[in-house]
Amino acid sequence: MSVTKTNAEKPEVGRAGILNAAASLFCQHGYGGVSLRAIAEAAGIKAGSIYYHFASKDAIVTEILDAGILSVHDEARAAVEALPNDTTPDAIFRAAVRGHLHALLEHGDYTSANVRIFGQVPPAVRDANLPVRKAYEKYLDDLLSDLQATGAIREGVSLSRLRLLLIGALNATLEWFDPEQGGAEALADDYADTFLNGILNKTGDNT
Amino acid sequence: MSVTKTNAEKPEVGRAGILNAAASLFCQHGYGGVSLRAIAEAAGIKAGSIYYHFASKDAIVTEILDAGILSVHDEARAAVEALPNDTTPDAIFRAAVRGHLHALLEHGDYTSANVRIFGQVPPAVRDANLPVRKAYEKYLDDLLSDLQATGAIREGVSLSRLRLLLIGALNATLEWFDPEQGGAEALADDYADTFLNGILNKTGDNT
DNA sequence: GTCTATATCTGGATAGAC
DNA sequence: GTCTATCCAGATATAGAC
Repeated sequence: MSVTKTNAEKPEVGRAGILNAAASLFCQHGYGGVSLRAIAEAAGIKAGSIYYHFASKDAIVTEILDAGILSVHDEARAAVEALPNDTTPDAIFRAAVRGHLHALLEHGDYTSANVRIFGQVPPAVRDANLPVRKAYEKYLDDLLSDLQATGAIREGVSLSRLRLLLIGALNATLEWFDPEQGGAEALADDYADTFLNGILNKTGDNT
Repeated sequence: MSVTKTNAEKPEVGRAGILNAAASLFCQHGYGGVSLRAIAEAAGIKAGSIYYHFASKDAIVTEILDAGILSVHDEARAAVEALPNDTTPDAIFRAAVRGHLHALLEHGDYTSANVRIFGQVPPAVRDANLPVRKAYEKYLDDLLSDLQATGAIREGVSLSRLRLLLIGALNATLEWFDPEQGGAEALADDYADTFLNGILNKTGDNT
């Protein structure tokens, strides 16, 4: 973001290196399973040196949690805003799902770390992450609300529950997703299809 | 429930007390966030005494993880098997969802602990839990496979992905479910409805 | 079956040299 | 900006008294 970072071709040092290493370790081993010594080693420095950049372990975690949510939020919004004006409602829904999953599964450790460790961090750290989370939730709620207002989503569907179902199902893909067996885009389309149309056979050709 | 437990009005002692206390703490604070001292205190004993009942912290965790899966498996199967013979396919699906959610949300800490800490435990502990997990996955796969074979579930639906979507969405309810705002049964019906029918408005009465 | 006491290790965090 | 050295709290686990 700043001018001084534009020419930095080796980001695995200093502040950024610590954050990258920490995010990767956190999503592998959980909050309690990662020591500052482990983070330091992964970043190629010694544990004591971390305190030049961060005041505490929780300061690192706080920054990682925020970056994780911002990443999905940005990517989901970008995917939706890139659509032409005459896009059908179900394609808007599909785009949001694709943006969320892409950020989660292929973009980086920050988003994954957030999903994995949010429930384990100390209350103060969790609270610090809440504003960013709520902002993303509001974005999704507004999007779903628009879709229901235009009649694309059935009246009977509770939007608050739908958002929770959606985020829950999408985030859970993290536990088993394997990029070797089809990319995040194909998965997103498949999931979106299930959410939109359901699984029930409506053609009446039962055996 | 069992004969030997009928006269036990104070279950929070000994082995069972340790397991109950540990399960409750694990689902609140995660694997790394719970010490043997904390477990001992919650169970009303001292840390050293735990080693009379268990060889290690991981031995406790292993037992809790297995019990958690067995609980959902049993409850889902019981809900399905309690149905009359002429039950419609969608009602079978609904019953399985209800059983899973009920065990997860209202039954106990073991199931919740499993969902929350499975990703954080040492590899050896995780591996020990795999057979029980696979058995439940097979049960669900067979159930869904039957439903698709009878024509109730559309041909195009990938059952392995559907199972993952389903379990992911259901388990995620743990993060926000509040029994004060409607029970697990109502939630289960709502979720099952979304899975079965989708969210799209099919009536064509768009504005 | 539970206690106390303790050995041993690892964690986060600090101080000061370079 | 990173190092070494260290403090101290808290962790698992053990040994032996009761």
